[in-house]
Amino acid sequence: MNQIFKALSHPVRREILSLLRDGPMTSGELLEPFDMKWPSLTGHLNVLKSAGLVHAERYGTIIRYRLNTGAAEDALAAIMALLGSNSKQESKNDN
Amino acid sequence: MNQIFKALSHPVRREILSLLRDGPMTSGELLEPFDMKWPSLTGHLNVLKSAGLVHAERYGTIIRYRLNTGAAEDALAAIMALLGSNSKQESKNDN
DNA sequence: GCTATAATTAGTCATATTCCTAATTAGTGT
DNA sequence: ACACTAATTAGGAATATGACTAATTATAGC
Repeated sequence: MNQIFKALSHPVRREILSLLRDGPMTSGELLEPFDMKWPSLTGHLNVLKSAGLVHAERYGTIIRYRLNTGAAEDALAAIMALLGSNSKQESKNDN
Repeated sequence: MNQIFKALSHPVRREILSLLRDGPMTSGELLEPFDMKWPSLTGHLNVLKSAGLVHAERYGTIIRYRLNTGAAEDALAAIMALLGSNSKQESKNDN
């Protein structure tokens, strides 16, 4: 869970996930919108992969990255737990 | 948003938020469950405060920390946006 | 085997995070 | 003013992060 939030804490990585929302993309395609060199992107992709947020598949010479929504759902659940897990929390008991 | 996810990326800080879910606590009370010195806790509390996840109020010599659910809801919305949120991303009731 | 393309790993450096100890601030009471 | 308690800020060291250049791997085609 730690890794998931850490992965989400960098704007480039959130942008990558946002791009992948519209479908899988190769490393090269993902590189274009960003102003960084390829190894930096690879680093971010590795962080996302370690966190389970993306999944990589090789097709010949290219590698395609796909969003893994399951891990993101875990983060969602964690935040919802912090919020009281429902839309309202009235847990202001005596203290 | 960056700061919120960064704040959530440390287990101690998520635990602090979890503790505050049951009601506001002082810095001293928050210190007890953790195996760290006071300045470290203060550091974590400052990170949470900067992210807007907690709010501090001084009552005499003590300072009471309160969970601010609004910021957490922002993080929730951000993750839901990444997920594509099934069909919509503005609902807080529907789940 | 050689070359070209796609992408990664290795290594380095600057900056950020996270912990600690020591010193300081803020408020209450004498 | 002085002491006591609650909590913070200051400063420093170890580790993690994020960027780069250069070298390497992986695959396809000739």
